[in-house]
Amino acid sequence: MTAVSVTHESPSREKVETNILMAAEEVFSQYGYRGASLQVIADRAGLPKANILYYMGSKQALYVRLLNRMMHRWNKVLEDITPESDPATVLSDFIRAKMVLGQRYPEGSKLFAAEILAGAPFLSDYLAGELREWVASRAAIIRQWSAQGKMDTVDPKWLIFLIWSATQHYTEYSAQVSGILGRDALTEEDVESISAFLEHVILKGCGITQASTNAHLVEK
Amino acid sequence: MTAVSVTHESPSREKVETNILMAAEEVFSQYGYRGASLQVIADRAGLPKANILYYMGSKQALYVRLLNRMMHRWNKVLEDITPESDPATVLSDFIRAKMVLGQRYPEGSKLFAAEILAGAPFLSDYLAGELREWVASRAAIIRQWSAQGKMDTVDPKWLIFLIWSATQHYTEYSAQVSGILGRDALTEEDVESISAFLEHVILKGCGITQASTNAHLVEK
DNA sequence: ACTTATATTGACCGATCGGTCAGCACAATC
DNA sequence: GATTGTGCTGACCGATCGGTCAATATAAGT
Repeated sequence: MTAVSVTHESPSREKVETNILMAAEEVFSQYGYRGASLQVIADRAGLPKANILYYMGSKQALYVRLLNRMMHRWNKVLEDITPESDPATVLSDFIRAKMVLGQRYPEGSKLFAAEILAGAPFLSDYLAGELREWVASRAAIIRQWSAQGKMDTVDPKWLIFLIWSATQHYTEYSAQVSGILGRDALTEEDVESISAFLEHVILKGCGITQASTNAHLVEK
Repeated sequence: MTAVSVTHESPSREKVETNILMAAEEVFSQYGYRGASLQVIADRAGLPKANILYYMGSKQALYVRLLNRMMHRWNKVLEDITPESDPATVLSDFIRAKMVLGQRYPEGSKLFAAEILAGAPFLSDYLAGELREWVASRAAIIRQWSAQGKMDTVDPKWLIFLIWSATQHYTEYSAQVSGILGRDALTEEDVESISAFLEHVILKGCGITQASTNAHLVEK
């Protein structure tokens, strides 16, 4: 029974798997679930196609595994944001966390975007469940801030969507952004400049006096 | 020679073509270029597959035709925005025009998004050419406004991208938005509420005193 | 009525799709 | 050294891919 013997996961297996996952994330993020082919993934991973199936079981299993991995990264960022403090720090943290997330995992973010574009066939439960609750709880906090006069009265959902979209844009539309900027990729200075801009506009636009406390995130 | 005889486009042909284009736009927008199949398009159009090829020539020709159609719609909206007036009206018009565009042509917008996600293989020239110029010319105007003290000094490109992304979000991420809102689609009230919110936050965030002139766009 | 151009489509092509499987390589166990 | 279990992969499967083509139907021109 293999269920009993631990066989403590040969170290090579993990390497092979992450190799496959990396290749698959690139391909799926570009072409979506249906547009991606196992052959292309295999080629990019430098393995025969049958090997992909051997490790991942099926195209769908590989895809949902990638989706889950990305959602965990995403959740980790979300739970790091403590809603205790003032609006300025919370929103500022949220903006910068999402910018970093997109820069750190560009393929994963695009994968997510392609899934949503296709109508979220694999994520509809997550969207209507976990994520919806997260939005609702955050919306309640924002509403409190408005009631306390800490910020303008705005629809919290639109605000959350605004931050989401404005940050997401630079990873999903990287082809458009670099096409227009005439640059291959965003530099670190770009990212910092964009983050500061979004911080400025969104906080000020919501009537939040920007606290100097967000300096704790800026390096120099 | 058919080149000489005009044969003034039989009326049925036009109907068939728009029927195919509609079906194709739906399928391409969901699955992207590679993920879409002519068979699915044909089924949705209620025609045999060979008929699609007869009218459109090839999958690629059909796809680029859809892209061009969407870009023309898009350009029409852009050129309607006259940069003569004050920042408040121009930005407000831009926000609302983009919201309307996304609501009017949701499939076309998603098609565009899928193309960019895939790395813009068919649109790289357009992005680095026409669109880049458009952004540059608008950026120059915004920079003037800043110099004249009409608004805060912000990077105009980030501002344009912000408006772009914030509006686009509600069409491309409609699956996510409706999943979170628990509604099938946005109502007219939603769209008006979102537009007003974006107007409020972005104008205020850029230090623009919101002119009452934007009332000309609000019906009641 | 006869010709001619166009519209329509079933049948088919080679290529590729996701997935299966038998068989080989290789190390560990007995 | 024979046995066993796992890693690995070439060969193959039916289905579907984009695209071609011959045949037929329909309409237009003469």
